[in-house]
Amino acid sequence: MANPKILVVDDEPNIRDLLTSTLRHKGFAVASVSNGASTISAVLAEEPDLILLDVMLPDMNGFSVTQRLRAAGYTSPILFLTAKDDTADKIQGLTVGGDDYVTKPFSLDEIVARIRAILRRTMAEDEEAVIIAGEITMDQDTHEVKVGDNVLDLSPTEFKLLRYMMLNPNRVLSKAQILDHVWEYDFNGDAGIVESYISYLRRKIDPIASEPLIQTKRGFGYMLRIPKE
Amino acid sequence: MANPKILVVDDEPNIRDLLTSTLRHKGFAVASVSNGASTISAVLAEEPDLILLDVMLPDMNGFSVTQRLRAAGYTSPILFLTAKDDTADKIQGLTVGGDDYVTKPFSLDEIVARIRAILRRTMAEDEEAVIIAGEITMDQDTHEVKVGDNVLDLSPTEFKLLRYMMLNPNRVLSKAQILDHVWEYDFNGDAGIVESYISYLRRKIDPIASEPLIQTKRGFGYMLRIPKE
DNA sequence: GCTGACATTCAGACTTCTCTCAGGAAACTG
DNA sequence: CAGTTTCCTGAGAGAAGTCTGAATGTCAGC
Repeated sequence: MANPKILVVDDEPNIRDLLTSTLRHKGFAVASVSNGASTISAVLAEEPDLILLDVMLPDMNGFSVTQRLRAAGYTSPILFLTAKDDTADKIQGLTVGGDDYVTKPFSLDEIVARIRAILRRTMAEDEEAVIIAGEITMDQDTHEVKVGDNVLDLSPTEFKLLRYMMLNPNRVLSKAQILDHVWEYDFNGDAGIVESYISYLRRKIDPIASEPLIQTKRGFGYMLRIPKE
Repeated sequence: MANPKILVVDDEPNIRDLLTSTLRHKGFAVASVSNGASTISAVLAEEPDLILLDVMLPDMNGFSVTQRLRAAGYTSPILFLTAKDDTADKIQGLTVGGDDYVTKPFSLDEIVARIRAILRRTMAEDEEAVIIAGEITMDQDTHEVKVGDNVLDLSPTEFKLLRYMMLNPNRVLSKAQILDHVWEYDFNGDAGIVESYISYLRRKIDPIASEPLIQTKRGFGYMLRIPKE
């Protein structure tokens, strides 16, 4: 399918718009609603390929919503958004089959990656879990990252940062952009941390790569330079 | 048969929907009812290949239901759902032929595995009871697990954990995912238990295997690494 | 009831990661 | 070229994740 249809359900307008616009930008067809009642009707009308569902809604919780949807015969996967302190058992009963959940706060890239992963599995498309950018290869299933033939050992944050850059090669990314995509949306530290992590990445990549791949665009940000073949 | 037909019978909507959607997702054709009376008519109408039957129903117990079905000439297997404190003999009287029972609470993977096992036997499909992942071999019928030529002696939980990992090789599985699939649906202990069981498995597998097969992906989870041949 | 196998929790030791800070290097600006 | 801004990177404190063994609970079978 060219444009998977996604229904975003969240009552907080900020979060909802953030998700909606991000996903549209990534090539998904997005509809959004703010409560449980309209979710039911929207699902029946639109038949989305995936629902991004906040568990805490004003009118009913994600559990009842899911129940009703499943009862109505809706089988596509649901990605739940839950608070970090929701106990596991509350969520467990919810998730079945291809379902999954992400805890708030999340980073945008995390959400997109999870959605892609779920759709890749459930829609049995031959879309690949591997991202390739020049001599760098990243397998999102195994989390294996290679530069040429050398395997890179990355920490979780390093992994997410590199993924973001690999998905946007040959484009200058500002520190603010990077912060928005790689770190959780309520992270309120300073942008210096991006510099630190760029530094960590370079330290691991440069000794292996044939040339420095991460370029500094002074005053603007950083760019992963992938020579076109 | 491509899509075995399953009838889910449970009066608790949560459990019923959980089962229904999980099984649909696994490729079964599912119908569901909530009491004994409608079970009889549904079975006659639908002729399911297997019935998933809660023993405790509001209007009549599983015993009468089974009796009537068998009297009406229905011969396909029934998988009973019973509470853990139901005495074994009470249930054994019920089961005949390919029948089996599972105690509540169960894990979703357990149910699916049992259903597959029963159907494999009764429908004489050539679906395989043996899972192979690299040098590990798991026979789900005999519960025999081998690494190379060495037989592994695993506890039930170890067995289920290894099965889940073997069904998802070369993919990082988060502790939450593992908890969801391997432990019972109402288990609300902490994720530390996953670490413990990973540790047990490694202790049994590693001395035999040619290389460590269970890898830790710090911050993400665990992965069963099966080198592609 | 005793025993042994299994499941679960917990605590301690340990490793690794995250983030901040600060000094120095590098790059711009006039 | 001197001042200013921006960037780089090492050091380190604290947080988080991991592993393991020991203690406790539970259950089935003898």
